[in-house]
Amino acid sequence: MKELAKTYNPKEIEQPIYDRWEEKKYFHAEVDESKKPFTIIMPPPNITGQLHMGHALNNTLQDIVIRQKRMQGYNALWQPGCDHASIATEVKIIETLKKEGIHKEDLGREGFLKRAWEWKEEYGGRIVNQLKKLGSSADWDRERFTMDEGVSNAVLEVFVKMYEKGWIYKGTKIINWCPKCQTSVSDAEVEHRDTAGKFWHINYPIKGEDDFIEIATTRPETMLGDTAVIVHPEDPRYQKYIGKTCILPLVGREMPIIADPYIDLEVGTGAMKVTPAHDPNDFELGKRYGLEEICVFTDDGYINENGGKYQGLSTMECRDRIVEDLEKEGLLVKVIDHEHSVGYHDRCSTIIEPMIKEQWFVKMDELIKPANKAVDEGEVRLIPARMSKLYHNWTDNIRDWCISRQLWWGHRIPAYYCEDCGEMVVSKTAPTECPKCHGTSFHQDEDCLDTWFSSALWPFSTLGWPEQTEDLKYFYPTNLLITGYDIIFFWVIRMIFSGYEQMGDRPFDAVLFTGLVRDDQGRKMSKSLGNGIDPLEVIDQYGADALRFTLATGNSPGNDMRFYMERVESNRNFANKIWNASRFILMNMPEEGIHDFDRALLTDADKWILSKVNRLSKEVTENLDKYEIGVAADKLYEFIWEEFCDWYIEMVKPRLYDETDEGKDSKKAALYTLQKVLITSLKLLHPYMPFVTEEIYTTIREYVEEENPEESIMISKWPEYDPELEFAESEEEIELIKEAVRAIRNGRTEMNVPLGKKSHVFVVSQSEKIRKIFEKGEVFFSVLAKASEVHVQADHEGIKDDAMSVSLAEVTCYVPLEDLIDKDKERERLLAEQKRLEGELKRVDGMLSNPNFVNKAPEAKINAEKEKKEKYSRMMEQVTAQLAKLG
RNA sequence: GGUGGCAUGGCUCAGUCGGUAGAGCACAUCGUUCACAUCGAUGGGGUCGUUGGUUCGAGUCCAACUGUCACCACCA
Repeated sequence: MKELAKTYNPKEIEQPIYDRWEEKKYFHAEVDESKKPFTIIMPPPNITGQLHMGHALNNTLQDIVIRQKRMQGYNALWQPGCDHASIATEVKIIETLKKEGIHKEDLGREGFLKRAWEWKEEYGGRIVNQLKKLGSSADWDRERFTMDEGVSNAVLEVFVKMYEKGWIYKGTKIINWCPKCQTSVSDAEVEHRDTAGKFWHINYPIKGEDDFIEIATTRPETMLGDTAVIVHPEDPRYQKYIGKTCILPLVGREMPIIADPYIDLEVGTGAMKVTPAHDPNDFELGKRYGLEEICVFTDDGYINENGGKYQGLSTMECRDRIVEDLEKEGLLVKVIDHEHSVGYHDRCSTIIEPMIKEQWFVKMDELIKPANKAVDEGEVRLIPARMSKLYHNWTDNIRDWCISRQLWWGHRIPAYYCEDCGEMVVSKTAPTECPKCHGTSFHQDEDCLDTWFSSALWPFSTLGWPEQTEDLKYFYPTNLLITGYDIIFFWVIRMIFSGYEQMGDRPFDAVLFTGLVRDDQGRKMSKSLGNGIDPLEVIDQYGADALRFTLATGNSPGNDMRFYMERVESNRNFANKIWNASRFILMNMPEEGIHDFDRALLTDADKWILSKVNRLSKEVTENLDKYEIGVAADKLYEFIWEEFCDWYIEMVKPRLYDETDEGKDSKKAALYTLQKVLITSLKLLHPYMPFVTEEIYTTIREYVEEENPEESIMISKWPEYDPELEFAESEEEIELIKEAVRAIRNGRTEMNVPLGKKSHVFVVSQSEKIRKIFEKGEVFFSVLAKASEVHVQADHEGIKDDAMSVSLAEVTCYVPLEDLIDKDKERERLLAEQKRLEGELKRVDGMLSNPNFVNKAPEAKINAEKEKKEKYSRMMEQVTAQLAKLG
């Protein structure tokens, strides 16, 4: 006889099971036209990454969906891979080099890249192994990397295509510059934070007059690059200055005073200095009025040669010096505290400096149109639906995407410049001859592409695009993407427009958004706070199944969740519960197992639980089809623990221990039902708790009734609703018995009857049908309700007046407690029940006597209320009668 | 400044089509020979943020307000 270990120990079972799955290639998907594909594209974790709770959450959800689909018979592909994470990795490698005293320039581009690849080989696989610990059934044979040859080829293809179409262009514009990373970054990478600052009010002298115009600035150091002052055309205060010239203090530059309605009369002094080279708005104004653009900063954040005597100072030092100097000259009017929004680089928290530079851009206005339409028309469904508002928030205000980065680790821009004439050629491979001067030597553009440029192509580049592969034809468009709402701008939108542009079709049917995993105090888990919980430690302590179940429940899509260890623990207990229930079933299983069972032998209790698990299969399937992962999990938990373990297994025990001949069939039916319900539950639960369900399944499979059960639960058939297993009548009957049992237990506890004390139970009903139900259910009724003997009867023969009584609609149970009865207490209890029923009746009567309700409510609802009225009235009668008997 | 989420028992959260509010944890009482104390039985605890509206009927739909957390934004 096969056995399960006495205690559930996730640590012992998980690794061997995972190894076996991998060995058997269960995760692998191949094109198979006889099956329908179901594809999930994994958000590629950064190679620099360590598994954190966010990964654990979205990979758990992906695995749940893909496992279920696989069991349902889909050709399920979960396409994994890693992202080169251009800037994140480059920063990390620079740090490592720094410890060795090496600067990136010392190595040169080639040397640096060699180091980067070495680093990737060493650490790149780490997160994949961590994902495996979680139980992820991704097709690792298909693992891709964003800098693989294939994916890189897709990147070049897109770049060249889009360039030729005119949608990628090189231009000189004001961009976000990180002085620390020394690269441009996109709008999406700038994090705006409210920062305490000051307003410096400065007098700019009017040329040739003994007068000043007062401007206010939050950044005095930028005045070195000022080239104009602007006022509102209708501002009465400044009418006299319009068209005149003022002198830039400390510098002496003459600047026009221009009128433009852009100015807000309320802000600052109503007069604004214009610094076209260092402010996006000023840049626009500068273009409009043809102002000179004077860049005063170096790339690493110091004042350059245009800053005159301030050259070489850092921006902050410069600010202090300028304020000091202005004060000396009597031009500083006042300083006011002022909170304003400052842009920081999301990677390194350095203040972003707007700079004018030549960069590569993606033109967005046309590209975004099909992507917008797709979401509006539901061709790409966002879950929850409100995310489409967030989506449009971005797409409606989109600006061209700056895609060039002054980095080395990434896809180098395929633009080549002729050494002789400077002509630029954009091409997948280095040109051999200049189309203009026929020169033959070229140098490639130094810049790399934004890391998200390659991520945007992920849904098709991983499937072989631009080659028209079988994989691509079969698996694209993919079915689902599961990711955090925090990267909707970085990634989701860009995948959608890239899908339409390159493939002419959506990249996926739906996007399921997860929220953030926070700590138990609701704080974001972060390295700096040190409040992060390592998923691997949780797995080590409680098992991957417990962690997965915790992450799959207790929240709804798109909402943040708090992570509590207590929840993991209770879910570990849930796994333990299933383990022990299975152990119990296995202990009672005959050596030869259960085969060729005749369903005619089933009792009502068996039919009840079979009917319930059958409907559970239906509901769980429906919920999962709608990606209602948490709802389905709650139903499974409730069913397995309450209905199956606490009720059915307890009900069935007397039958299992019955060794008499007449009990044989009943025992067999019980065993059949136990294994059937267990197997069905295990299968339904498998996507959530793959390890424990597999361990139990493989142990028990040879005893099950099913013919040729699969060798692993993960490739077994998903339970389907079976109309033949719908037993409405049995369900009603058992639910009635449960209700009676609960009422008796409740009464006994309230009367302080010790649990060990058994007692006679009289079940009285006028209805023959109901008496039959209780007669049939006598065996387990006696166990559950602690009855020494059960008497089912139509009259009150043998029942003393002072017996404890509990009334349901058509049945009353009497428990004679003899010396244990406390008459006053029983009276009190009955009076309380009477009061409760009074309330119920009042409510029902209120509804039924309201003509509006009776006329307008649906008939089914009215009937339900009428039935309730009937039921409560009967209960009331019986409680009242019993009170009279008590005296 | 704009937009959005959230507000439900002590805590954390569910709540699908509008039809008398659910779970887990915590708490209280009782219980351990026979799957499980990582357990079982029973119980207490909620005017569903406020105010209006729609409706026979609102936690659920609408509006406003309050609190809170996000996101977006070029106001010097």
